[in-house]
Amino acid sequence: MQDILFDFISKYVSLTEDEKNALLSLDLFHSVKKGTVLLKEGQKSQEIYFVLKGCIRVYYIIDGEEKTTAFYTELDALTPHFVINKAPSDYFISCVEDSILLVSNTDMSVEVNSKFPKFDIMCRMLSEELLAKGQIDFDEFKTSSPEQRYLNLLQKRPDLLQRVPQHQLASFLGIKPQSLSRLRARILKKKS
Amino acid sequence: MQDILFDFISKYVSLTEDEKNALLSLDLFHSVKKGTVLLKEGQKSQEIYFVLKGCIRVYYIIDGEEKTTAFYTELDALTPHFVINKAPSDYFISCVEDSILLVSNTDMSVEVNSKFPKFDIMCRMLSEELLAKGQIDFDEFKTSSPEQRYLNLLQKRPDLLQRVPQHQLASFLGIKPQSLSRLRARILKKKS
DNA sequence: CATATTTCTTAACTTAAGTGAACGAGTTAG
DNA sequence: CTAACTCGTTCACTTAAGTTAAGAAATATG
Repeated sequence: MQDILFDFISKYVSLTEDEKNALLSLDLFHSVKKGTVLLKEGQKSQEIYFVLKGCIRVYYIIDGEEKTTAFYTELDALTPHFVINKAPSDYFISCVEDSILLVSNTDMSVEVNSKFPKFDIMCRMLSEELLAKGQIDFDEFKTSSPEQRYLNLLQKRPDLLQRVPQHQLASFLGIKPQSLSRLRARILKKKS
Repeated sequence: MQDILFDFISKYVSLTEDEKNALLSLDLFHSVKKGTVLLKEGQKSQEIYFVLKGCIRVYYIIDGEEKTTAFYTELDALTPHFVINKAPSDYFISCVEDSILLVSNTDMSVEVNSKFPKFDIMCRMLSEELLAKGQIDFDEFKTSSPEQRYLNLLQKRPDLLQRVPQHQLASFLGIKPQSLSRLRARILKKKS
């Protein structure tokens, strides 16, 4: 599990053994059971999550309805907005599957970053990369229909369709569960 | 115009006179006429834009149709993906109004950043902030209807409705120009 | 100044998503 | 084991967006 982390980091910066040990000494790895709520609306979370194994999701509760907006799976990093904008969370984070997460917090980050400037560099590279990816995803979402978005998801993250309940996928695609059901039936019909 | 830039920067880091002069010596300010295309699909742009005055927009051409996905106005920064992912652009950038832009490129950034680590820190803060904002915008987009998105835009960026043609706003809202027109008429009716 | 061209609106019609309800399959809890 | 609940699907109906076309108004161009 540590190797997965170090392999990921090595894409951005190369660490010495000392640095690796410093990281490991922080006790960052956590097992989390399916269904666990990691963050609730209104909380001021300082925690940063990195998914080593499993899946977590971000969702809002609007008019009593869950609206899922993001799934984070293997090697995805999730930084709640509080870490950046200091406002209490307006969404929830929960665990879709039994997962192994790397959980860090602002204090730790500050400490590590000041000791090892490399982490700082990596963080910058990461957030720039995520910013670009986020914009591309948003653009694709805006410029395509629900059906195209579904087919696109089928291409890019086929695993999600297996591991996540459909009603959560629906709001992720910006539609209602019934519409996703119908849309899928429509596509099957077309193929035949 | 310089003050606008320095005021913006001062929100992140404080610059010495030396640093300010170094920045100014780079000749970053450019006047750009309305309609100018700053970046075309397929190009590998190294340029980073910061809007001091005016408005620029990002759009794709899909099946011969323009699809606008973003507008950048005063104090917004636009970093094309090439700077991050090294792939040729799949979108266009053009000037909506006569504008004054700060135009930088990767070489300049590298040079400035190595001389003044402060800029590096600012870039990191900026990209983290933009990442969070981008996620919030995407979440709002996913969880709301075209009508809600229009009303939301009316609240958050009322200026855009004045300065940008409606058919560009339409795709920005994820719909067709005719639908935006109809939607506006519907809202007017409701109010009365 | 006259003529294109662009921009916005309207309308009629088609297609797809939202809504409310019902049903069965599978799961969970008492 | 049964009752309650969750999840996905289907259906009928409503609402809104896509499509095609036409025309008016504003803007740009020779």
